[in-house]
Amino acid sequence: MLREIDEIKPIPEPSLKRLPTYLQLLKVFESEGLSGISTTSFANELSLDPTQVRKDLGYTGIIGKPKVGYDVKELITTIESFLNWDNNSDAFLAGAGNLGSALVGYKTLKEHGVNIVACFDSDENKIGKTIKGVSVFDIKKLPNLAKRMHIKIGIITVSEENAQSVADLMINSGIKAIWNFTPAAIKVKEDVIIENADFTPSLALLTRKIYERKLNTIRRD
Amino acid sequence: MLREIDEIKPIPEPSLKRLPTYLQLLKVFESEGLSGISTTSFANELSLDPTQVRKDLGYTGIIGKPKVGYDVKELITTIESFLNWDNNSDAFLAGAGNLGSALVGYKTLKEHGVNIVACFDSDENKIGKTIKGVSVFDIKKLPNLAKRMHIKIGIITVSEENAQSVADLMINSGIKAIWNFTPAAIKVKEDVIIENADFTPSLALLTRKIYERKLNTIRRD
DNA sequence: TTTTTATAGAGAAATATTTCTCGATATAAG
DNA sequence: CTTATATCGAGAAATATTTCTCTATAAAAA
Repeated sequence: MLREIDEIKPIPEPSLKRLPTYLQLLKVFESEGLSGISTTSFANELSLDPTQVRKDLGYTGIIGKPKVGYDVKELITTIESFLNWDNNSDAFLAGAGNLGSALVGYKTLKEHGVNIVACFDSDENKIGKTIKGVSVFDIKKLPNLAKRMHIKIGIITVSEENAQSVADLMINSGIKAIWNFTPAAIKVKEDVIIENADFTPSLALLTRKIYERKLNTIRRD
Repeated sequence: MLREIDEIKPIPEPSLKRLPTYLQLLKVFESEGLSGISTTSFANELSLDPTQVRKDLGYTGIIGKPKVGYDVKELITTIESFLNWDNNSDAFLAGAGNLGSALVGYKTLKEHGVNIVACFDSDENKIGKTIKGVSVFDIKKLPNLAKRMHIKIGIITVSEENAQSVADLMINSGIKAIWNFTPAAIKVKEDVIIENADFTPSLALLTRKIYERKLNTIRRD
């Protein structure tokens, strides 16, 4: 059994990042009543190379049939299970602003295994209130509650300046994985997982693409 | 002059995405009064390879000095100019929910060249109100206003189901670049720039990393 | 039943990205 | 003034990712 794990090729990060897109499309197809899908249709819908889609799906272990493709329902459960989106974990969120509220409100998050059970803030006006049924506590209470509830996932939507200190607080409270929505480069020990969800890299891509488009237009003249 | 443009190597997407992180660190250093920085210190702070940082910075055209490194202020302006973050463009935002409100509130966005001048929604309760001083209009008014104001950038924070139709509405109103915060794979004509800022790929990375960590722990036993 | 066709999946080739190596140079130390 | 050292930047090597090519196969058509 262990040998099998050794033999499995680790999925490349770009492939992993494409899986949610496939999943989204699969759910659309499922709602339209389609039972099968080929990588050709994936590729047409998403402007990707069919071989790339096949390689990506291959990492999840799914097997397709020549001439037919993949079973939509089977593919959905395979991807969800590969991403561990079929297992729920409780999470704490620090920073009860608009972005934090948005995350608490997304049913998608809960459906994908991340269940925000409490929010934390240092703002007196927010402490004691609830966001979509989730209580907002004083950030000082985070360590105690995290330990008592064995919370392993922390979400950071505070300001950039406070990101590192909130992360340290979380890690000292037993949290092992941090989802960071600030542009700050949070430093953590090796045994803590950190994933950055800040959108400034995406903004860089957007503004640079616009700029390059303009340069090309000028060159063509 | 044109030959120069031809000779410039286009920046790889991974490099482009790292630039905002460098910028964030540079601003911290600037606020601490540091005037110079080497790629070695970058690499230490961000756990990256110094050569990688040098290559990344090289694409912006900046020149460093051996033994010294780069001038902090010069590097900041060079990166900002490379990303076109020193030029402002007006943008429309569709979907005045929590995420939309968060974006309107981020001064970072305005500082990085994207100035949200109006919001749009179909919800009667939101239309006519303001978010941080920005008015919320009926989505039906978007085409007219976008044409009159020559808006080229559209931000989509509506629900996944409405993303495509809102995008179509924007494109038909003259908008040339779309920043999509939904998981939907929006289809656009070739001449429209689309950049996806949805965080489900990041969530996939987070949950998969947690899952793999667990697998490794089991294997070590 | 045989032929045609679409598509999976494996492996090879091509391309992109990261990491390594080394010569050049600016500053600091001796 | 000479030597030592840190670091840049260019090019080479290594690695990762994408794309191409081909064979096998399942279903549909003839």
